[in-house]
Amino acid sequence: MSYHHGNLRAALIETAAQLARSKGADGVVLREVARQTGVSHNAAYRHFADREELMTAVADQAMAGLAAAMRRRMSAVDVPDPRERAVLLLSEVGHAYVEFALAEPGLFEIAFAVYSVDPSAPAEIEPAADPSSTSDDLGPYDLLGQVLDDLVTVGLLTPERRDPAQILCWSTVHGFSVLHLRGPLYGVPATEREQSLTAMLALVLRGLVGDLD
Amino acid sequence: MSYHHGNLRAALIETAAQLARSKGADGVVLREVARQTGVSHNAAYRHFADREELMTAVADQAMAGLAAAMRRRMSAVDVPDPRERAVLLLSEVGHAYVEFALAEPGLFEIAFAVYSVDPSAPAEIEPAADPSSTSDDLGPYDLLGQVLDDLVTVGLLTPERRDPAQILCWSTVHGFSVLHLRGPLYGVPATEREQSLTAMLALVLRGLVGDLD
DNA sequence: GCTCCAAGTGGACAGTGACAACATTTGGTG
DNA sequence: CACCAAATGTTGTCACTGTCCACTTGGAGC
Repeated sequence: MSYHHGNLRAALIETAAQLARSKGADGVVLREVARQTGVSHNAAYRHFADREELMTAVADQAMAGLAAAMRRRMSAVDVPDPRERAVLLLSEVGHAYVEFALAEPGLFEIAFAVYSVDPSAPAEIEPAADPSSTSDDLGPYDLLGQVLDDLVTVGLLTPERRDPAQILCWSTVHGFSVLHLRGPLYGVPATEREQSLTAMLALVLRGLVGDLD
Repeated sequence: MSYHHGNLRAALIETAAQLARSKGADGVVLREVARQTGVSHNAAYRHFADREELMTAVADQAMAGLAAAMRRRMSAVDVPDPRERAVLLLSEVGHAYVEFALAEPGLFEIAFAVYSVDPSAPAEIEPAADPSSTSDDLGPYDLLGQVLDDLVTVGLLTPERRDPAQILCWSTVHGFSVLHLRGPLYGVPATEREQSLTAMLALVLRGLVGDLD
């Protein structure tokens, strides 16, 4: 383990992620990443075409982390009644999303900083349709989709409202996160923020399934 | 007008804004701004402490532009019935917000890129309480607040739901914009996006005022 | 007419992403 | 077991950036 690192690339991604957590997306500097990995600058160019490609790798990992956080809170839901369960799951998904975003602002930022850096390259999102795992490595969007499907199955959500609901839910929690992270709602204390979120999600639910059913 | 420019600062802000429109926030490079303004690099340091301060100035202008776009569409609403009018205003505000964000991605980005660049400096938002103008130079947030107040006055929105409604509305349109600008919804064509937005806002409205009243 | 000071200039420095040429290791083949 | 080619890291370099410094310019007020 002298000249050849063994598993650079993975080590670089890890260092970059750590740097992102502490200094934000702009703090991920190629030379600093190499430095902290104990390797000379330019070493990264053997594993990534350019900085952008490193960022994309970190973004993938961050997105997986977000999905994992959501799955964690979803699996903690233990309610027998299907309808009550579906509603609770939606709330948990939303809370998990915002919680992750505010707990890991750097990773959250990178996770979404990848798309459309240039007006070219639409950067397709692939559902990672690996048949090896049953329901792991599903993206955050897919997890939300599952919950909404449950709501439809259970009869609380009209089928024609399902797709708009998905856009609404995602936009809501994402916007809420961004506005608190890098927007005018920046300094809002955690307790107040939590109340806002709960109240907001209640309104969303009301829009989806109508008044308390 | 040879050595002394006359009104640099304003000229610099204008050039920076133009650069932001064409190349995004990261494209606003101090030296390039100076170059395009026909002035030597470093000239900007007589008017701005650092790059950050220039960006803030551009951000203020961008925020004003966003508010102006919203006001423009609001004033185009010409409906006598107060309730119908209030509902329509809310929809127009939302559409204007998203429309501006997607038409001027660079300015929109800068407008929100100012907050919390460092973990310090909470960057208070000031309502610009200049008593000179009646309702101009109100921020986007205040305009939304007015519309929601109208909804309460008209009896469509419960007073205790007003504040959560404001958070919800803002988060919704902001998240929608960001997800389409720099998120997984990037490549979505305009017509489809417009449909999504309309459907989403309908759900929001349903959450706020209940079923069609 | 002279002086002073704000406004603009030119040079320098450290830090960055990217490229090219060179060095070292490793694994596969004879 | 020897050897070589490809993979992996390194050193050197370039253009560019933000920011600091000392210097110059020119107009406003005495």
